[in-house]
Amino acid sequence: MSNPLDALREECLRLLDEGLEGLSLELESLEPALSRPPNPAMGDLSTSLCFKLASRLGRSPQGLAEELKGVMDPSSSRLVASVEAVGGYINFHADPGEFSKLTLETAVGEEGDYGLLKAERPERVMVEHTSANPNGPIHVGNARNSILGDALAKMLRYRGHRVVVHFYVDDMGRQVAMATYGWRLLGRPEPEGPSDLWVGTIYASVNIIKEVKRLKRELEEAKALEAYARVREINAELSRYAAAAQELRDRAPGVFDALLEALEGVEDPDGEISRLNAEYERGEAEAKRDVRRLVEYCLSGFREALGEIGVHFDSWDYESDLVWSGAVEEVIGRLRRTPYTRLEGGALILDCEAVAQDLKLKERWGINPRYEIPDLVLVRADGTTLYTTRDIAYSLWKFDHVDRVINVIGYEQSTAQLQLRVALAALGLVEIADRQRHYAYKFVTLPGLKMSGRLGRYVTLREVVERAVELAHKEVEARSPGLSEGEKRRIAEMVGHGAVKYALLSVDPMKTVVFDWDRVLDFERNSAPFIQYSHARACSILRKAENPPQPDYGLLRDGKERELVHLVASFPDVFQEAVEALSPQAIASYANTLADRFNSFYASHPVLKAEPKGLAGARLILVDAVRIALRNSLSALGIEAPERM
RNA sequence: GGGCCCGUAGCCGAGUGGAUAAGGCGCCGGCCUCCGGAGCCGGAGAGCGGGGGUUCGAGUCCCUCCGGGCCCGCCA
Repeated sequence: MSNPLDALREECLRLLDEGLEGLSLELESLEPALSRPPNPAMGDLSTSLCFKLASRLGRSPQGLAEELKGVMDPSSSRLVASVEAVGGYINFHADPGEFSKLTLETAVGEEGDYGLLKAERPERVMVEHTSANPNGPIHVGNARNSILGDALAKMLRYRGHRVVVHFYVDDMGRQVAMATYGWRLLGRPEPEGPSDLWVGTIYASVNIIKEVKRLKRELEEAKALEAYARVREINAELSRYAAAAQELRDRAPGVFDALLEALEGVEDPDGEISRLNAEYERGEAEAKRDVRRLVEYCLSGFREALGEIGVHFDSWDYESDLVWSGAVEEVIGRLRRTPYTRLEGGALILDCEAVAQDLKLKERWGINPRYEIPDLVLVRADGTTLYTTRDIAYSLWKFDHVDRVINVIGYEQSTAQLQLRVALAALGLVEIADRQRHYAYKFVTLPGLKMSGRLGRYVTLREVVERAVELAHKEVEARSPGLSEGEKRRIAEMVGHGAVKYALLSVDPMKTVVFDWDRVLDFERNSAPFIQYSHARACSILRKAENPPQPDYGLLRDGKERELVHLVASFPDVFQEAVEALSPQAIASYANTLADRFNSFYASHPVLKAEPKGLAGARLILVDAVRIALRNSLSALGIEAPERM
């Protein structure tokens, strides 16, 4: 696999080197970086190195640039046609014929591999993503996690790494026990409808019923005390719960009311839930059977909803297995033997700040020295473990299998993720901690109300995908009535899934997203359908080219053509940098720009009917190369590119 | 109280210190005898939350203030 822009870059650098030598100038530590000038007419590559050199030598940038230009000999280069000195910059213009030929023939020759440059040293990488609690459906909030994680995994895989994708099943938390408890009260029924949504309904119902009970007790107390402000507060909260309860009733008639009835006579539901949770942690048979069964219902719903959009996992790792296997206990033992733990009221505490100080972790990881890393409770006074403690054992297990770990986890868990790395460092595994990355993203919120698992209120991934595919289907129906129903269906899925994925991938993960139906269902510019449409148009032209004439690359002299060539040539750079920076967004943005420029070219430049024939031939290959760059960039994000739509 | 993140036109948003700050939505005006109008062309609209600083050069780096969010649980 090769990088045409790199070939051009090398020739420019060679010319620069020779030029500097010609002027007997030393670069010393300066790296002559080449970048793209802001305006394509200014050339293909440029360098601002004269500014740095000038201030060092006490001379003017433009004077230096001109002098350098004077001693460079572009005629000695095949790819570089000319050099200019403009305002202190040195601009290199590629030879249109040679550079187009190199770029387009590389792209067309490498086809599905084009641009997807392989890493020099492939690594074994684990991407842990989604890991949603198994007590409710995948909604647009955790879907951001899934879609980011999946894109990262695919990008890394295309980069040549050996990637495994894992889902951490958080089955030891109280919420799962709560859902299981409700399921038992219902008489252990089989799921109806999407099973993760169904589990979510049970969980939210139990939660609401419990909360309402508690609030009603508080209401009586407040009334007795004549605390009217408090009474109003409680009433407001009760009406919120009533609204949520009604939503649940509408969604799954029967479930809420059956649970309401079943919980009527229960004295202490929280006690029962805690007991179930404790039994499960101890691995008692009945608790194990029931919790695992319920969790499995939920996970099968996850598998189905995510599988629908092409997101798959290599492994589902149960938190409980780490506890039962003794791995968690072992880690605690090892931490206990370090000087950093202490007992406090019966609980075992890790002094993260002390670890960080001793091992200089803040300097190492670029953390503000004023920030004091909070203590981490490893074991509760009652002897049970906590989430982060179990996660330490999980991390150790991960590094038995891979060299590098990427955890796609919400930003709000930053402290816990940091403490986790500190704990690894405390165990003497600083290098491992270095290679564990918290890939943080911010939450997706709903415009009016907040999504809430506890209230069973969310926009599920299923409904979003369903509506997007439905809308895409209508569009395909209208535009390509001649296709078979199967083809239409298949295309509608590519388009609908692409739209949903792109909407979440094209925004910086660290920005909060307010979920917006219009945005996801907008198939116009700046969307996957827009990019896919350009791809389909390119395919359409290529389909119609019967016997392509011999290309004359030298005829690709127009600005739009040259920009397209440059964009195609940039794809390997874009891909490589996006993977290094773990930035799917960079690829999304590239694909959109390429599609945009291609459409503009398409509107004003005939391809099949271009004259002379050599131009038609060259444009056809340009179209093919654009098609390849569009498809490969979408592939890297996990989005498919239909040939018709 | 401490720490982290975000703040770019009416709205959504891109922008690894470099040359005139992308796009999109919405708005105004054009384009279907011509390779797919999910499209194209043109127009109005911001100097990047405020203020300092570093630099030849700052939306990008530093300080400070303001607004919004998050974290500092023997929750996950």
